[in-house]
Amino acid sequence: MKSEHIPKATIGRLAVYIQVLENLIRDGIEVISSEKLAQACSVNSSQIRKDLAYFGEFGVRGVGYYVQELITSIRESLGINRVWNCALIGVGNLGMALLRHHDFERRGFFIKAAFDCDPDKIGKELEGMEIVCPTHLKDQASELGIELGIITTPPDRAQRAANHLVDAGIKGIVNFAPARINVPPHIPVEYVDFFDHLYSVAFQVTLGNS
Amino acid sequence: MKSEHIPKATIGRLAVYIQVLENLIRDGIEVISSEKLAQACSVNSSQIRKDLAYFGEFGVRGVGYYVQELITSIRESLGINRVWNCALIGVGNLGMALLRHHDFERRGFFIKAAFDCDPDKIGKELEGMEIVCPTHLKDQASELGIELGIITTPPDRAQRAANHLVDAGIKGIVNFAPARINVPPHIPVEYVDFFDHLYSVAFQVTLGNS
DNA sequence: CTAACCTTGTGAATTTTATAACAAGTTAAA
DNA sequence: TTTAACTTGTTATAAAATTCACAAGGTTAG
Repeated sequence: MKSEHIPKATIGRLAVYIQVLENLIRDGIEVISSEKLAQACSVNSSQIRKDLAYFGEFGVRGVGYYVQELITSIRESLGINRVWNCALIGVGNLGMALLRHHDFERRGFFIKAAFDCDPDKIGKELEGMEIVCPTHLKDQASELGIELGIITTPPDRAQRAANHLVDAGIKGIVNFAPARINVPPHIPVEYVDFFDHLYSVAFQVTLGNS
Repeated sequence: MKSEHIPKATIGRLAVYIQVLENLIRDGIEVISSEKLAQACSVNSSQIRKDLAYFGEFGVRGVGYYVQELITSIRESLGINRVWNCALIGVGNLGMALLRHHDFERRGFFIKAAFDCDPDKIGKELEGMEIVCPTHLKDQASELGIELGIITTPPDRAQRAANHLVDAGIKGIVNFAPARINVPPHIPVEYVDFFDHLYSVAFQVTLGNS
């Protein structure tokens, strides 16, 4: 198959496949069929084959998929087989937690600069990084090769943060602030709010009780 | 309309609507049409009306929706117009960050107990809570009225944590660990991994560049 | 009271996504 | 070498979600 439009749901599932495949590696499993992988991911095996078909042919008929190879192929397909430098705006509770969360590096996302407009925070050091005023974003972005922006401001500051990022020529944004933002259409934005998942579980539990 | 099966995507959007509506309240806007709300949420207005129709009739024809009323209606529909008591298992980096993240209470989710099997951590106090061995989960869950479990262990401990939660009669699970878990089918599980969103942005940026 | 105008709620049409089914390729054993 | 047993990649089918289009209900101005 290859290329054409790729459903966002497919991207989400590819992330799941990677997760499960990495755990298989840890268990020493080297080859897996789409059927087995499907069970481990709680999806349909056709789904997996179709998701992968968007990007190429990664399996061997009669055999299955070589786990390590497949991980590499999926990572290449997603464009995460390389380093992405990020800037974080909003060093509050959540921003601080993310800066301390060292999984970012492990997954190839390096937070190279932290910004906040609070004068009390500017100049302070955190995780080996100086907190800087967002007016300097543009300079630092090009200097440090920053491509992605992470917004962790309060909701009423999210748009201003987005404007700074766009102005600095950032290519994509992950917005943890509980507010929608407007940016030019060529800049992808993803919204993260893990309370969505709490709501969903609460809803399902409520439904089950009624 | 009312009831029948409700798409998971609808639940996700309802969470978005609440977010946008709450920001409208802050701006003093009291009434809004599905068309205006749709623009603010970047969705189709029919989508909004249909999503809401699953749960009832909340608008006034010729007028629109009363913002505050609509928020209340959606919260009731989702079952989040009340307090949910939670237990957290795995007091590592991420678990600690969540315990410190006071938005949980603001949104009606109270983490009433924290568990970890590391002897070095057991007995220590954190955010006014004593870290306890997971073997005591069952007792504490019933005692404290805990209904939801939050897993923040390393991936290889996630299943064991899930087993403890199921054994304790928990009704739903939010799993932050990067591993799939198996639980009885009547217990809803939601997986949270904000790297999914980073992957998605990275992918879209990569796609745009090619 | 009437007419012109809005906006919701919803059935029908469309588009998208997921599943099933199978031909084609691979391995292993006889 | 042939056959039986697997498993992928892909086409065809089915299901689901989204968008359209409009009747029904409601509001405002004259």
